[in-house]
Amino acid sequence: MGTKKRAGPRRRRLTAEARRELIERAATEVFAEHGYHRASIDEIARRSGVTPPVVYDHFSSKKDLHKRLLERHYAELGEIWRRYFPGEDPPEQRLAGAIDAWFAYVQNHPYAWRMLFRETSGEPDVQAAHREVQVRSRAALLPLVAGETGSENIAGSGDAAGLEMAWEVFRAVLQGLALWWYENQHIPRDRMVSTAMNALWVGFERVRSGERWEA
Amino acid sequence: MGTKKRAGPRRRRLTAEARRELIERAATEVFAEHGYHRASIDEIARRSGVTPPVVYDHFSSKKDLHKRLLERHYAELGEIWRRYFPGEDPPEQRLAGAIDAWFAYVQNHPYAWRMLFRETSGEPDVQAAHREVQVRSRAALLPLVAGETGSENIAGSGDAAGLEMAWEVFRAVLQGLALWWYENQHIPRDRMVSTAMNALWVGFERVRSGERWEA
DNA sequence: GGACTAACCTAGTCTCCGTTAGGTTTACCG
DNA sequence: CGGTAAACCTAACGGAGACTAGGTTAGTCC
Repeated sequence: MGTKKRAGPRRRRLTAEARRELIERAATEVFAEHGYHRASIDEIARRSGVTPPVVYDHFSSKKDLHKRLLERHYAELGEIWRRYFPGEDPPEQRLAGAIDAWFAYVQNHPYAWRMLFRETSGEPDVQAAHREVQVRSRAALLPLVAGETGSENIAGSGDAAGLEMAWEVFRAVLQGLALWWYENQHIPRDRMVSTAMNALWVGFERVRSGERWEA
Repeated sequence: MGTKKRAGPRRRRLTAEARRELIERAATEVFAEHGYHRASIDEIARRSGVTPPVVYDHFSSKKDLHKRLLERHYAELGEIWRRYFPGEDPPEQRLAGAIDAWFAYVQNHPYAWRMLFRETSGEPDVQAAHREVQVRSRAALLPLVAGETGSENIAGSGDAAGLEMAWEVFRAVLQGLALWWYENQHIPRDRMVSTAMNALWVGFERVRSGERWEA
């Protein structure tokens, strides 16, 4: 009853690129907040200022959208390490610097990293994409941080499995602390960095110098 | 066309208790494999040898079923620590013993622990249940392992936040290694224990003795 | 200022899945 | 044996949400 077509919402018409960026931002939020399954195209569209079909003008499916975001944000995180870890300073300082930059990213991109870490979706395709991108990051970053940090020794001699396990410890600690920090945002960043360094560097250094735990 | 009612599948009729146990086992598997959302009542029922409505004779909803399993399996894991950690031996040995028992559980219950660790479902109720039960475990176990292991020092002096962070490192490392181990089952358990001990004990001990990382 | 492209919309379809209503059969107990 | 409780079934509902068909309007370019 009343006005037939459109109550005149005066939609702003954007370029495809600009709208696409809005959709990606909104989708990152929604995926981070609700996880893959509960993230609805409807909500993503609403937060982008459009209706659902518009999303499909830019992405062929929900999975496709998700996958693109995964790759985008993993690349950003990888970039952090590539930019802040290499250098001439002693490894201890470079590691601390990289970890600080990493926590800074976590602080400034409250959605991007949560979308990557908070979920292991049951959707086979999504899980596969997740894994693939994780393996790629590991392959790219492992040679960067191993060797110099002594992380190759934590899990036995430097065989492939040992390296992967050391990487896993690294990853788990940083990811775990980041998730905890999100729930405890009053903690200053430098304390997070100290904690990570105490767990990862001080301990590893001792192991690195040859000490092992023996049954 | 043909036989009207039932091609005679000869269903075995069980007691409510026995059927309930079958359903819980099957549900644990399915939740572990697919995560909460993709776990369908249909599949759970099929693996329990019944049809979907029977599940509702035992559990009021999918959420209810999931919640019961969460509590059951968290209790089992907590029991491990309560049984294997306390004692008269030096803390180093007791910690190693408990970690070994923990990995043994992981090895022998390939579904239960994955159901707990592999997921952070978007479903608000489920997430809330997850969190509640995690907080309860932490409250129960933290006083058990803190203090003796020196874990209170990794994250600064023994304030509440520091304790929680140390706990988080513990949890993250054990959980991360368990998930990695699941994908690399050829690694013997004692090597997993050594790795965990090298990461958690050797390093912590040094921090415990007063050493800290300083910017 | 007319025409054309493409950004955007309305209105639906279709499938999956949790859940329920209500009947049927098995086991057990007297 | 019968009667009864409860274990189990068939059949269907209802809602949610991914995705699509096809039209409408806003910018843009001669």
